[in-house]
Amino acid sequence: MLALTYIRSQPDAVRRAMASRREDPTLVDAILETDARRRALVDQRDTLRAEQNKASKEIGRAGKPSEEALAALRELRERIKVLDDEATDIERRLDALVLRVPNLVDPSVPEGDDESGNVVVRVVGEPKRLDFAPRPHWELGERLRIIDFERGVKLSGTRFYHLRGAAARLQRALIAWFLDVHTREHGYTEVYPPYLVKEEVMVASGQLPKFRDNLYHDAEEDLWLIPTAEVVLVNIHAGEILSADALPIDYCAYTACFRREKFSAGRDVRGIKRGHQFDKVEMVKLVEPGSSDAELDRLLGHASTLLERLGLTYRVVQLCSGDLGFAMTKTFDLEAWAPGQQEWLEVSSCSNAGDYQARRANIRYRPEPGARPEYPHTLNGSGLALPRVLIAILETYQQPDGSVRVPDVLLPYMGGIEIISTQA
RNA sequence: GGAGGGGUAGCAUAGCCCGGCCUAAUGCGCCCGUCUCGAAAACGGGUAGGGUGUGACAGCCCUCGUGGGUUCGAAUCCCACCCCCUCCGCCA
Repeated sequence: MLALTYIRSQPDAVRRAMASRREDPTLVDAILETDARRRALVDQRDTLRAEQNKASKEIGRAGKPSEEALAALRELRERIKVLDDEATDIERRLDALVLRVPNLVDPSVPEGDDESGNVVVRVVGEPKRLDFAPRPHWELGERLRIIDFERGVKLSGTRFYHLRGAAARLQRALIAWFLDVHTREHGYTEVYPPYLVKEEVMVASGQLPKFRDNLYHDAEEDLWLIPTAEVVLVNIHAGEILSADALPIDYCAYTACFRREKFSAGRDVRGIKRGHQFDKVEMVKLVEPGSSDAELDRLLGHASTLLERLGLTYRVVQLCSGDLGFAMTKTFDLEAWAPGQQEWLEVSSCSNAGDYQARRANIRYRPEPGARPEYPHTLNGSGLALPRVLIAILETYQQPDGSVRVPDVLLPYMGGIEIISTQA
């Protein structure tokens, strides 16, 4: 979240950011108003409390007050109680309002209404030209009998599928290889986190309260299924004060991710592009504020190299202000080319959240021993999202007979499978 | 799920029975200083977070797991809940 003191002192900057995101900036006015009332109340209450404290201490020192004095103090207590209830109530409302304010927008972010305003920064490789009509992955998957849509639906309903045989193995190979590259070459610590988290964890990372409808919730235990590992990784150090030499912290994790996709009902229903459950390897960094720009570049590099080594064509897209995620100041997407369905597929989203998530999660660090704690910056990026990489690989490495060659870097992970042909 | 123990400032502990100089102590760590060529040790001093407020200080308020209650006054008494540890039971 943004610091309340910042909203109070720079309301125009916050309004501009919200307008730039195509959100209603009048929220800022509601906050300023509520905050002013809160401060007036708190001031009244604290003044009375000071009086009460003083009187009570006097009794402790001098002893035996008159019954009159006690009655007056009892009355004082009642007045404080009324003010305090009111203050608590208004503080709750203020907190709820502040939680709905999105992050600021980095000055480098292009202005735009929605994804049509995103800017292609560069294209790496050339869209592969096949000398035969390339098939989309759903066709390849069904012919090879490695993706089963009907039986996925039978088990769990629409937007569920299952992978079998070589496709399941290929996904596992990708996960293992991604994690190996990040841990061995990029210095990340591998984490196996919970998939179910408390509400406060979702709030801290910015999923709640705004995106409630996109999340699965277990009513029995009041736990939420993670839509991305970012949620858990960012919160690992919630509430802690870290020493400066602990930073940067680099975590990566493979997890399943769960999304209700209420906002994209009816879109991308074909194939495995957008399911309710998908696998992803995620990277998260906690860094000192001064280095977060440079770290975003590194993060982007860590994700990009995977695509390059897989021999996939991809492009880097900078999100415009209207398409930026709620908690992010700046985001680059990586999109891999899928020649079968003739589409750029978002396989990674690399973002700098600044101190926004750290504030919400109350993660701090001491720049120097003995110094006041400050908020680190958090960054996150997919490295990479599995089903879409799978799509790009199947469609890019397909051969005229409908079989699929395994990319070289994955061969050590495929247990001898070099060509994926029709499964029994 | 059952029994017992526990949750106090960066960490570790005291305080709780018996409410009030608790304005929360002590040790470690950390910071500053003395000593030293330098360091270690020793010695002296400092060292929680948040709100409000200020030009900056000061001051005031809150926080002893969380939420209620009793009281002039709660870390301390009462109630509920959460979490951790040990043992037992069940279990992939």
